[in-house]
Amino acid sequence: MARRNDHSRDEIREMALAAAEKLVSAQGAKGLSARKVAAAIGYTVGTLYLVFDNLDDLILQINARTLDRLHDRMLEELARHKDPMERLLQLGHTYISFADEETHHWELVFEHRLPEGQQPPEWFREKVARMFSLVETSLEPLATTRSPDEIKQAAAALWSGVHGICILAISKQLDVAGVDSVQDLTHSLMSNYLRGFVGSNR
Amino acid sequence: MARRNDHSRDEIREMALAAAEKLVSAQGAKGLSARKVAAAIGYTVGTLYLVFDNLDDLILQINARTLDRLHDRMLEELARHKDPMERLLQLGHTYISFADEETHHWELVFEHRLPEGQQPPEWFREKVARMFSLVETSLEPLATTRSPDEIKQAAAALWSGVHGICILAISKQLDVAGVDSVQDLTHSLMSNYLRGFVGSNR
DNA sequence: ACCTGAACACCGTTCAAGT
DNA sequence: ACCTGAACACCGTTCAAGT
Repeated sequence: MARRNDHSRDEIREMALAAAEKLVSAQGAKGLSARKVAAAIGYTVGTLYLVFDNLDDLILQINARTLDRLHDRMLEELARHKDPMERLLQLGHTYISFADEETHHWELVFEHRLPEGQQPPEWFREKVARMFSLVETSLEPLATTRSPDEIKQAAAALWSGVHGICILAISKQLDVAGVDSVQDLTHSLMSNYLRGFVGSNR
Repeated sequence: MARRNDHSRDEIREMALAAAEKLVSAQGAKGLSARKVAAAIGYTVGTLYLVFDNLDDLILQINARTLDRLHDRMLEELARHKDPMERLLQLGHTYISFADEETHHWELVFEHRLPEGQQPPEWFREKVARMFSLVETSLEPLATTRSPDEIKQAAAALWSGVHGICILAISKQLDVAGVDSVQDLTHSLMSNYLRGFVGSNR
């Protein structure tokens, strides 16, 4: 058998990504395999390799779409609030909520590892950087006395913190630590850090 | 072939764990497989299943040993300092250094996922809880006006933050965010948070 | 030109059968 | 009693050959 031409390259690509996302959201990273994706779209495994370099490439494409959804949510949230402090806090809550709602997708973004020594492509790194920028610009009006470099550092610290809460919450390790509300914890982390950061000059 | 009796059950167990740890530290989680471990110790794959429930069980045992090493390092660090603030800050740096030195082992602890719906056994959760306790008790003398519950929450927030920095640093996502020193970032996170937490009453 | 089918080199896990 | 060897049901990736 061979030659079908039912779908264009782009259509196959889109079908494959949709099928893969369905597998991931239902069963997580372990539930994803090239063979299952191929079966789900009615093509042979070989066909996937005409459209993606390999499974890592496919995963990178899924992750790009996840990061886009997350970024959209954060932008919407920023549009909803005017008070600078409120904006920043809501950004944190949006991040946590997203991780909670799309747990498997969120995990795939941050826990997928490329083969030893390989770096994600530039366009992917850009999507991560964009998220940090959002935090930075939201932080600026709250710390007008600080240098751009200090703000960059603070945004990174703040976002690492929120990210860490997400990770530990998802892997259920915060229950162990006796935390009952993840959103309260996030609020505590952000507001205390900000009080420390804004309130003094060293 | 069959029956060799060269090694006791416990010896096989120890040999397997050592071989597995060697694989992980050299190549990360992806480099680990039951077949490779068996080959490395000169037994058949089947033999591994006489000593471990399955690969997840083997990984849990490796992770337990990693958590023990980390805990030891943290205890040593606490013994080296008297000033409460210094103790807490050094705890953070120790955590980061450990993750930096034993990256693959550290990743295996926090990124290995049990099959959907399965929880780590109680003895494992205990080892994680023990780490949070260390932070809690180090935090206490710095915030004498706070309730035990507030201190618990603060320890969780603080440790989530340090943990988040570790994760992002290991996955190289902090370079993207324009951070040059991970230890500086950790210091900034902890000291600003503590200033906020200690300095005020709400 | 487009896709398949089969191959290759791997997996985790089980268990009847050999010594 | 202890361990093997072979089987089963999966993997990712490649590529000659069919239409």
